[in-house]
Amino acid sequence: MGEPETEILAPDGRRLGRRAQETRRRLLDATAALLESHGVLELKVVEIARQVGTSPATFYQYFRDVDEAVLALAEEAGEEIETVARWVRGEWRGAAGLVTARALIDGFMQYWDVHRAVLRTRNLAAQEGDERFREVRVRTLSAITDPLADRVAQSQRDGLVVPAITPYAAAAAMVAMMERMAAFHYEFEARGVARPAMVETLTVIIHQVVTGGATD
Amino acid sequence: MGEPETEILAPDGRRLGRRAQETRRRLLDATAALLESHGVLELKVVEIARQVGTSPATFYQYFRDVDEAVLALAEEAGEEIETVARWVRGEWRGAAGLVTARALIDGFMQYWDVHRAVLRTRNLAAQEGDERFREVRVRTLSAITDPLADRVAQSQRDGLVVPAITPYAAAAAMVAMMERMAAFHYEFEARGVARPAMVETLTVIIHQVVTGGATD
DNA sequence: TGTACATCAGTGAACGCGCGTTCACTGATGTAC
DNA sequence: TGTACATCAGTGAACGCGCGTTCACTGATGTAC
Repeated sequence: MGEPETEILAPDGRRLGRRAQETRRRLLDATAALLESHGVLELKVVEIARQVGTSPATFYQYFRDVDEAVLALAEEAGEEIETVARWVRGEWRGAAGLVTARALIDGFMQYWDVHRAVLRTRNLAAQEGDERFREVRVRTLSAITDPLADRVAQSQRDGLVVPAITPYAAAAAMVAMMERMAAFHYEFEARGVARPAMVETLTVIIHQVVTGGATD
Repeated sequence: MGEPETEILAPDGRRLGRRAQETRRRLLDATAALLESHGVLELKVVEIARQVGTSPATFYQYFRDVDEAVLALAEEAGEEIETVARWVRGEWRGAAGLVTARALIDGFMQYWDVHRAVLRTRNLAAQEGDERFREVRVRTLSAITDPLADRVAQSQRDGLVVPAITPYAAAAAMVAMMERMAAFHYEFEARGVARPAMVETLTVIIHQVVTGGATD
């Protein structure tokens, strides 16, 4: 008895049969692909339809507009963050802490590598004030920020982290750092900072902030 | 004898007289204002012209297209980063280090508050692969990243920072963190993290990463 | 297993709108004498 | 100081294009008996 998935409906409220669901999927995949290759500024309904080899009219059977398709992609990407988030709930004490931090960063960067274009677009829309995108973003990232803040708070109670730090702010800062590094790591690689060096540096920093840096 | 400023020319190479320079300025200001109020996705030549109370034809006397105007704004914002960058070159040793870190973060956030929309748009274009925007971004941020990396390297030589850290990567990480926090701080404030708490937390983190955390 | 019918899914073609862009022109400003 | 002329700056109006969106229709699929 799994959770009953919230069923996906057409904009007019009709249910989708098998074939329709496949078409919807192809439209979403094409949207993601175009976001990668040409960016949001060039994203057009007509283009998405063309990519799938269908008519623009088909698009409107599944989405009210382009935003709605992108939002659906952002939701999907959001669900996958769980595979990254579970590292946060791992062991942070002692030497294992570094291993956990490293896995978290590596996972986060892989996650971004897969969903780069969608996440970037989601973040833009969120920054430009679209409530729906803001909400997915906060909800998704809180899967990491919240438990991470808990760890910081715990370390603080254990006297390992100075009181000047606000746990939630520190967690948000770490996520901010990871997001930005994940988004721009090609830039650094082009400037001669190899990915392993970057991961290692971030590992030490996060470990330090979350646990105070002790490994014994 | 000041530096001879690189003169701004019209797209066709003509020089600009006084009146023309004023018009160009008004067009740029309108572009920035529209970026704030409606975002890149809604930014149109016609709209900019309308805002200034002029005809679209006028716009083309100064810019080849909208991108070129936004790029000019990004350049301008880039020049102003110097007021933030000078903090990085300040005193990091001893108790003064915390003061320096705090000033840096505060300055960085103010800088973003002023140029929010332009910087966001610059970063989007950079991420989507536009070389010109990439270049301004890297050049601008290096005014902070480079000297900051130097400080980290120095601390490392002094044995205050562990060797596992790559100075440039650490500096980039700190800038990444600041950029992201500056971009999204309203979000945190909405979630109950007051700005001073955020600044203080970032201060401690940056100070720790750059100096190893010693204050004596 | 076959057939008739109901529903689902996809589409061709068209409309209108708004935008980017240009050109030939007018008006404003500067300057030489 | 005044005038004539050269250059600079701004614009009205128009064109064409590509996109968003819709509608009436066709074709595909599922199902009842």
